Order: sequence, then C-alpha cells, then structure tokens
Amino acid sequence: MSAEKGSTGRGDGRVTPRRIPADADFDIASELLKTLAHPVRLRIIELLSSGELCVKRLEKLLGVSQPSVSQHLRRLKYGGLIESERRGHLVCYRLMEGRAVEIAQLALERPETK
Amino acid sequence: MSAEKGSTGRGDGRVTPRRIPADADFDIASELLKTLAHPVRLRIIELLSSGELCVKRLEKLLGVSQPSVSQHLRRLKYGGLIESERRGHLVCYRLMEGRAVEIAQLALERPETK
DNA sequence: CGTGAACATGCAAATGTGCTTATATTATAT
DNA sequence: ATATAATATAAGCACATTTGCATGTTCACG
Repeated sequence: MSAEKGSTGRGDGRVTPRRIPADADFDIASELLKTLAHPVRLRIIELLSSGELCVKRLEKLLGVSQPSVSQHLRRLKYGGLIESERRGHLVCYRLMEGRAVEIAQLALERPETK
Repeated sequence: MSAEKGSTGRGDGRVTPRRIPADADFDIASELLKTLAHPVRLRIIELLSSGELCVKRLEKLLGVSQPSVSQHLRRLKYGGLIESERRGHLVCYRLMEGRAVEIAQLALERPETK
C-alpha cells in the first residue's frame, strides 16, 4: 500500500512536493478538520460546491433553523472556507478554500473494500 | 473553478463515479473527520503512514503521556482508522483506512494561493 | 418613518472532549 | 509465584461545542 514518499499525487496530474509538517501545521490542519467535522457544515460545503447560495435557500435545503444555519456559516467563514457577499437584503455565500470540497468528498466516500 | 460533477479525480488515474450522499452519510463522514480533527491524532496517522509502531515508540515520538497516547489510539481504532496487534508485550498499531492519510495530507497542505 | 423579510448575534442548558492521576491488565523473565 | 515493562482503563475536572430560543440588525419598499 505504501504511498510514494515526499510527494502528493493529484487529480490534475500535478505532483506537489510535500514539505515536512512543523508542529504548528498539525494545529492548523486539525482546526480545518474540526471546522468541517459537522454533518450540517459538510452539507453546506457540498451544496456550495455547485455555486453560491443565500441563507434563506440554505435554510430550506438543509431543513435547519435559520439561526443554526447562520452559526454554521459563521464558523465556516471564520475558518476561511467560505466568503459572503451582500446582495440586496440577501447574503450570498460561496466557497473559498478548494481543499474543503476535496476533503468533504473524500470523507463522504465509502471506505475502500480492498 | 467548478470541479467536474459526478466524478472524483484521483492520483492513480482512476475516476470513481460519485454517488449521491444520503442523510446518514454526512453523519458518518463527520464522525471520520472528528476522529482526525486533533493535532496528536493527525501526527499519529502521519507517523503510521511510514509503517507500524508500538505505543512506547509513539509516546516518545509524540512527546505525549502514555495514557494520552493510548486514548488517542483507542479513538482512532474505534473509528476504524487503525488496527492493533500484540507482539510480545508490545502492541503495534498500523493504518487500516486509506482515506485517513489522504485526508490528513490534504488538511496539512498550505492553502492554495491561486 | 415604519413595517416586514433576511440575517446575525447572545445566552443558557446539555453534551462532548482532552488531560491528568491513579489503578488495572497482560506478558516476560527470574 | 513475583517483579517488571508495556499498555489499557477509569475517574474527575476544565474547557469547548451544539442547540434552541429570544432578540438585534440591516435593507427594501411603501
């Protein structure tokens, strides 16, 4: 199974040299994962991966109370995963951090049955 | 930026058809992410990606107390990410779930500065 | 201005997490 | 059998997270 060391294969054929993670990197990375580690937030990321959405729309799609949606959006925004833009009296959210979708998709895969 | 819909590109050239996630899938996925969302557990995954290690060795490499290491290992094991095998009076741990390393590596990357 | 719609924020209760310390368990060696 | 090394589990506490509910805020429009 041993993955080739020192580089990361990607879908687009690029091979990014992997740097040695410092101590703080693990803190930062675990923050990112904590931000994603909630069913509602995962669904928000998945929904936004198809394009931007306003809160009202998310509220309906998610079937979750408006304050709850706003709180999750705030957390995602604070974590730098999404950004918002006011449009009239709507506030639209869109994805900012590409890794968010990639991680979400990986986590949503069914475990490989090798 | 829009990623191609309905399929996931992977490093090995495979293209896995993506199924529509059901409600429970988000719960399961967020459990997986929560299990990974701790700096020490991330480091354990990274260390084990090079081969199996016993608790004593992990304790030294991580600089964390033995009970703490054991607790993190238990969580990872319960989540199905690692497995253990007794060898004499050592207990060796190794990776089980390929996604764990992939997700950890993605989370450890520096954010893309497109 | 005042009203309504869309969002955001604040707060308190419930729950979950992580760490430390102490105590069990298991296997080896004597 | 006993002692010792490696590991696991348990109890307790501090702290963070989640959730529901109430209350603010901001904008558009009449």
